[in-house]
Amino acid sequence: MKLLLVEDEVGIANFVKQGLEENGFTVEVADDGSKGLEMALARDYDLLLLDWMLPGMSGIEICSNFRNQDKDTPIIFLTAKDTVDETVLGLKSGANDYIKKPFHFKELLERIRVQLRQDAKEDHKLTVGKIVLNISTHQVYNDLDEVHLTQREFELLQYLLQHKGKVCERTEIIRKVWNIYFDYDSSVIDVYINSLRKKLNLNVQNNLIETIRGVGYIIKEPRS
Amino acid sequence: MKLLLVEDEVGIANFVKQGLEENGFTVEVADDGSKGLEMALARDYDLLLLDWMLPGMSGIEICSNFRNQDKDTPIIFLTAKDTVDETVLGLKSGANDYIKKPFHFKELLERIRVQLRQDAKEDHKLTVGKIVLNISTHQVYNDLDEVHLTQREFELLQYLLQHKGKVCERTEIIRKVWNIYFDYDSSVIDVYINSLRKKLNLNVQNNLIETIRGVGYIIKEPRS
DNA sequence: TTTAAATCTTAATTGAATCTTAAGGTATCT
DNA sequence: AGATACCTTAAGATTCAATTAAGATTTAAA
Repeated sequence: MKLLLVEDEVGIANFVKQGLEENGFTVEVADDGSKGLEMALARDYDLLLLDWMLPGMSGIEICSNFRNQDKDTPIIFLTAKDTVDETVLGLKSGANDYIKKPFHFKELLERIRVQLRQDAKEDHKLTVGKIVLNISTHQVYNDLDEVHLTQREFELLQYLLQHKGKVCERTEIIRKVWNIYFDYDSSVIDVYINSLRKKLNLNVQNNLIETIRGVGYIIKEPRS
Repeated sequence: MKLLLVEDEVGIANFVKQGLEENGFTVEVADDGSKGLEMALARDYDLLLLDWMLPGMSGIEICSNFRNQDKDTPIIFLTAKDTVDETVLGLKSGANDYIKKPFHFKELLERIRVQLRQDAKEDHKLTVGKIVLNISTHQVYNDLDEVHLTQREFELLQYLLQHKGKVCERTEIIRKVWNIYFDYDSSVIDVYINSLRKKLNLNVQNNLIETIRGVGYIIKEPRS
């Protein structure tokens, strides 16, 4: 999750940036209004945090300008302007929330999470190398090419990806993917691994799905 | 726009209700927690306003219970519980905003508008490719031709479009479009998908409604 | 209220996609 | 080398979705 913080007071900027990074966010900072707008438009942030009073261009201007470009990235104001009328103005300009300084970091964090909640649900993606498996769209891409997988193939790949870097034993695979809970001797798994490798264009050099003889399979990030 | 206000203090309830009605909203009031949850689940409100401390069931319980039913109606807390931890708890339980008493009516109004803004945008028209579905006029166009759909057909298409780009599982479809919440084995969905495809002139080359065997259907933008 | 039309649902058939089995070939370990 | 485990292929079995038509239900009209 990548956020843009537009804030000119260095102390506050550092405080917020550090706190958010400790909570797993990536934070970029702009200390000037027009630079902030430029960055917001150029890159794909998941959320914008705006101060109101800024050199170059006010937070309000950034916000309405941004919204006029039909962008719907969530925006939260973080400002010392604390009157009701200012709050209303901030929200009217297109912001999703408005937090008054001084604020408590925990509340800021939670309000950010509220805004990101929608996004988070939607895109469930698993990846390895150039392969992307999207659970919600049920699509699989190998680099830029869409790969059509059958249901079983999809579930098998999903299982392997959910355990990326860990060995998946055959008995576990047959349980979790095939729902077979008794002893079972068959080569179904082999057949499906084979067809995955074919469809994903995996060969010996480039074989993300490794065989662990006597145990099962493992999918792991290719070393760069 | 119809709102549900769950609030046991008559004075506040009346004040909020009256103020919102003057601004064009329809407001129903529940003065008891469990009754509030019941109403929220039974009817289709556009937004819920919850007090925290209530007879019968707390606002927090209403909120998390409601969200557990997979409902995504916006929720705003309106409460005297004003510590940071309480705010965080309220937001974590699934609320979209949290307003502390005493509050200014103008700010409440604007924060309600913020929550309804998304709906307003999305609700009007849904499109995919050259197909346009207009919820308010209940019309569907394929390019320039108006297509007559029956109620069920319309709702099914609407559901698919509201989840454009995401897989819609058969069980979800039967729940959300047919309101059937128990196990159900029938081919109604197939029949309706079939008639949609016919009426919208979708064929194999040009099939916006894709079948995901064993799972459901997905409608997605044709690649350019 | 009765009748007709439109809409919704069920059921049965067909056809295709997908899954599994099985058998012969290949690699790997001792 | 021999044994074991895995790979590969293709055919047969199975499941699931598309399609159609007929019966049930709702809605609108007479």
